[in-house]
Amino acid sequence: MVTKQFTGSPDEADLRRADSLAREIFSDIANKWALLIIEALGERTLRFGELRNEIEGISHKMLTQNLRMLERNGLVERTVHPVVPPRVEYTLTEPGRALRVTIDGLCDWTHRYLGHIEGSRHRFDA
Amino acid sequence: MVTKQFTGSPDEADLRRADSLAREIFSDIANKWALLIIEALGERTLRFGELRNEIEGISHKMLTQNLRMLERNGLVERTVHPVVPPRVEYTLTEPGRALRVTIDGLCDWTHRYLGHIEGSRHRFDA
DNA sequence: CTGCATCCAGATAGATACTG
DNA sequence: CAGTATCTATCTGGATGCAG
Repeated sequence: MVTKQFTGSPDEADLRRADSLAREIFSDIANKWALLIIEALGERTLRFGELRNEIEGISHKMLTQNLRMLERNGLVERTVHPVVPPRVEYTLTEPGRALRVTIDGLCDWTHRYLGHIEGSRHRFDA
Repeated sequence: MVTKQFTGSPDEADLRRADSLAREIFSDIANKWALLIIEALGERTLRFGELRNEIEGISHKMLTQNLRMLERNGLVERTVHPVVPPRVEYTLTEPGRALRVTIDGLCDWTHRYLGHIEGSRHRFDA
């Protein structure tokens, strides 16, 4: 702590690091596909292909990329069964399930205000 | 209802339309800048420039674009004061404030699992 | 101060082909 | 079936200049 007088205090440095990390995580999960994957998984365990069918419009590549990202952040667990043909299953971890609860809130909000939003759009576009 | 036997029922059609709209709205708000703008506004009324200072790293252009989008969806209200220099204020509408509550949940989640995620990342990257 | 238009570099996502 | 790699078109976002 002898460096405290020259640099910011460790506490401040920690806070800045945490903020930057939080922003990074926020950017990771605040994207359409990640949120839809978490919603689709819910309490279930799904295979890659099942997940692909479940989420309309997602491409093979986007699903792979986002699953890797979610796995890296510890939100989904990936289980490989060593059989042929390969069987890979995905399931939410505890942090993932906790996140899902807040995403449910987002979905509820969307449906509750669907009418408001549609009306507002028409007014704005006029 | 005589057409029911040939096309989907009107109810089903409505559901599909609502789903597609919901997905569209989801794509609109599930992006980093929109969520950060709503968080920054909170219960306050802020000017364009204040908002710009409040949200670290956002560009003039992104702030404008996202504010227009949020205004179009009826989440923020834009008030122009006819003075020079121009004074334009933004504030959350009722739907916007409702959405903010769920975004708060997202922020809470991020901070609660910051440690989990950081650890998981290190393990994954090894 | 706020907003709009333009330009351009980099990111993103889809399509396709190939592997175990 | 699941994953990776490559190519390419499109989109995004930042920088800049100009207008009200």
